[in-house]
Amino acid sequence: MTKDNMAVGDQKYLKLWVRMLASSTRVVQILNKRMKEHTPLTLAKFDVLVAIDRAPGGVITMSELSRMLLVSNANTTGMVSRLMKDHMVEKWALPTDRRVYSVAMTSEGRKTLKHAIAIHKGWVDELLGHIDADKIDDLIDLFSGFKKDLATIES
Amino acid sequence: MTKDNMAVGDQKYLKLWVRMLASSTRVVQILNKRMKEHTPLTLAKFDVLVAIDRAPGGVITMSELSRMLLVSNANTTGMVSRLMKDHMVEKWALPTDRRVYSVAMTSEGRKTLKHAIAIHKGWVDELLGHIDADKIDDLIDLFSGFKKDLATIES
DNA sequence: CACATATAGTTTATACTTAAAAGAAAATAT
DNA sequence: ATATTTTCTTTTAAGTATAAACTATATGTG
Repeated sequence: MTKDNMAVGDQKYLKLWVRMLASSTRVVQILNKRMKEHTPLTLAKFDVLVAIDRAPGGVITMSELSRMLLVSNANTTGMVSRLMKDHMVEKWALPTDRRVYSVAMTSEGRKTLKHAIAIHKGWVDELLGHIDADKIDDLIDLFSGFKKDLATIES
Repeated sequence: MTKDNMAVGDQKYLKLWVRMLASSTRVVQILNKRMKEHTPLTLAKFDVLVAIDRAPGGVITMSELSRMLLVSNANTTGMVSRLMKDHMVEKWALPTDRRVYSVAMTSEGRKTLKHAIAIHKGWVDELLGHIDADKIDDLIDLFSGFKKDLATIES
């Protein structure tokens, strides 16, 4: 069945979306609750530290951080402020362009993240473990393509 | 490859999760932005109205609403308050049990929702349209099963 | 140089979300 | 009857998210 011959009343994409959203929402809820219980991080703070960790040299600007995390600059300002208050990251203006800030983890941030990454991976393996392992590679390809398609669509 | 013979360093479930989350986050962002532009609703408010609409007789209690939406009771209180301010829903205590509130849409809420449902479906068809139609049924089954598995897991 | 424009980041106002505590009403147990 | 517990909902405090307005700095153009 292609899009062209799909009946007007066909609800399949909607049905898929509703179930996919419910699944990912639930996984996020569980991961966030466990992260708060087992580390000094929330899931959002964990995501910020992971993005910093993946940046070349472990240093990244506010705007790059926003792009990596798919969030607004305003949100990044808040997240980094709270992480600074937690002593997980530090921030300094670039001497060559004082509008730009570099953000990096503190040693406490790196230590905290190392532990969080390990337990987070375990939870994901547990939560997604019921998905047939044979299908994983296909699904990874599917979502990689999906994400790329979304990039071409007007928000 | 089963879970038993999966190497310790295998990142496949994590990779899948990261891509799946990025995809659904992006779809939510686009749907929310468009919903705010084209209706007096946000995506969260739309979800509340849909849940009320699906309830028998179009009437539902606060707790049932929370369960349907997978959110806390506290959040439902806030959402319903804001929707009342928007004249989209109304709420009244049950005479037989004054702890319990019934929530229903106003005629303005029903009219708004009818339009929103139609355009929302169009957006979902557009955003998910690149997914090979042959795979849709399998994916619906996959996520239905996934959601059921998650229900058996400790949060 | 001066002035316009662009870029990086923050602030403000508002919305959505939760956990924990509190309040109100009903059900249950003496 | 009255005390206790349970149930339903709200309040409070904090975190996460956005758009729009604002500040500061840099760059381009006459």
